Amino acid sequence: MFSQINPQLIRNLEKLGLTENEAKAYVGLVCLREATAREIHELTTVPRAKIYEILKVLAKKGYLEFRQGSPTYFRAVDPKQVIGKIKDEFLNCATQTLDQLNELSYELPKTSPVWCIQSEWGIKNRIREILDGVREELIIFSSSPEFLQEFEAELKKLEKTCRLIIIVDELGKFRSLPFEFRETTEEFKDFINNIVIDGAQYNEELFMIADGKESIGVHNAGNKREAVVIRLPIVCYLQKMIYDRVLEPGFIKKDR
Amino acid sequence: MFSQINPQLIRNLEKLGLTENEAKAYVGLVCLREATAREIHELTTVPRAKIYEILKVLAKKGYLEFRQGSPTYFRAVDPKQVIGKIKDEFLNCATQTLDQLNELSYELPKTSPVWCIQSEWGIKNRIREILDGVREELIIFSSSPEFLQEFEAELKKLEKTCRLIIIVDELGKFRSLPFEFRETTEEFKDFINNIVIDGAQYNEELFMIADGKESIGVHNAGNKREAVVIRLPIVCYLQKMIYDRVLEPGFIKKDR
DNA sequence: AACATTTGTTACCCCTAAAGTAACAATAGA
DNA sequence: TCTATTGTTACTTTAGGGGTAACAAATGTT
Repeated sequence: MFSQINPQLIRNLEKLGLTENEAKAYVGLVCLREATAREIHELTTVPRAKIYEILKVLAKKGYLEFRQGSPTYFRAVDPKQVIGKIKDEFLNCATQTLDQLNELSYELPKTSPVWCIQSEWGIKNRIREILDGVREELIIFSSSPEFLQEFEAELKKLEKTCRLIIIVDELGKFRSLPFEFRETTEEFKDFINNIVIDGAQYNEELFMIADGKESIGVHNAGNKREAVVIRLPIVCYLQKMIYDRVLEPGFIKKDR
Repeated sequence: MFSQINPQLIRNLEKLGLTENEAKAYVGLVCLREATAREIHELTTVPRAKIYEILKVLAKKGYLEFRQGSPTYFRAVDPKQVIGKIKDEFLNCATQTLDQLNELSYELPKTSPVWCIQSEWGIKNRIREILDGVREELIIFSSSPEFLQEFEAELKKLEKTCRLIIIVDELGKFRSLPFEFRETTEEFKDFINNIVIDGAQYNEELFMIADGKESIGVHNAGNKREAVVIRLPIVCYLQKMIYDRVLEPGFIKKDR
């Protein structure tokens, strides 16, 4: 019977700060509306010897009410109230933490010119940051439509305020996207698809140069995705030169 | 040097889901802007042998970026981004959890007529719920202005739509509150201030009867606060009778 | 009144995550 | 070549949470 209960729900409650048993007991009590410790124990597989202490803790936290007696009866406080309280407390904690962190770092100068990013979220975050900063020109090379799709809205905006050059390896893959694409030379396509470092295939999925002074490259190596940000104008300039070559012999295909 | 750093900040970050060492490392890195593993270790007291693994985890989570080499350099991602991400993930989890809980309990009928509440938050929550439900008459006895202050706004609203009777033990204590008070008889005052059960002093701080059918009493016993909610109309009726007596001989003092 | 059942409590063990420690390999600089 | 630093590995310790067994207190039954 309890086996039907979503174990995901238990895990969610754990993420919200309850222990596994607390979560089970609270969920059980929400199901039963009103119950004795034993009934909760039977429904939830929380050991009977543990259930009393756990219910006490939940009552202290305000997640349930009780009616003393033998047996004592319990009822759950409305989930809306409970989750609302947890949410409020967490948000307070988060804003306070942010304030404290900001006191430590008035601004974060991005001192060094080269950085690697490993998390998916971090990569997208940084791409967005770069897109926000573009003033005149943005050159993009891409071999996977995924990223362009993700940032379609931002790119559409940029299209109006600056030069936007998007180079792809195969026009076909990008047909569904509403941009003007240029295609690389065959030579470059072969090159980019066959980079092997230390026996592992390197897959350059995205490469952007913003205003000729900041670049980000996202590649896939051995199942792991990683991004490299470079802020050295010289390096970016060289990279830009190479990418300009890619387009030789000055040949432009439009896809629509 | 690091001793100046707010340990509260570390605890906050722990509440947001980091381990102690992760929190220390991230805070250290925010302070240093850009640093090697050793520098972070020296600033934060995180063992040097542990710092590498921890920084790896933080990078995976997207909270920092790195520049490989010997030594490898690290920099913190802007706290605004990091806290923002944590917050978003938490809120998603919270709303999902609430949905799942609501599926279990379409509505929570408050079946039983008597419940105890132990948490401060739970008590206030329930008082608010009762205040929301009052239609015609609300009788309040209070010996501590704290609660009336807390719910001043709600009570002011109720004053317009229903009969509101507030009885207090000493008019003086409540002088600053903008309500019309009635005072109890001396006899009742003595009685209420000297309730002893099992050797412990019982202190009735607040008592409310809503529409003669639901009551909540908040009392303090041995440093712990507790509330009892009763929904039996008969019991409430009896309680109301007693409280009516309290006002005998029909004598009403107005405080302004 | 004697017995059995249920309620509530206590004391223990186990496991795991995370913190701390010590010693070693790999690398870089002198 | 030698030394200092970087980075890694294996181990110990600790604390919190989970599980089990056994007992006292209360309740119910014959």
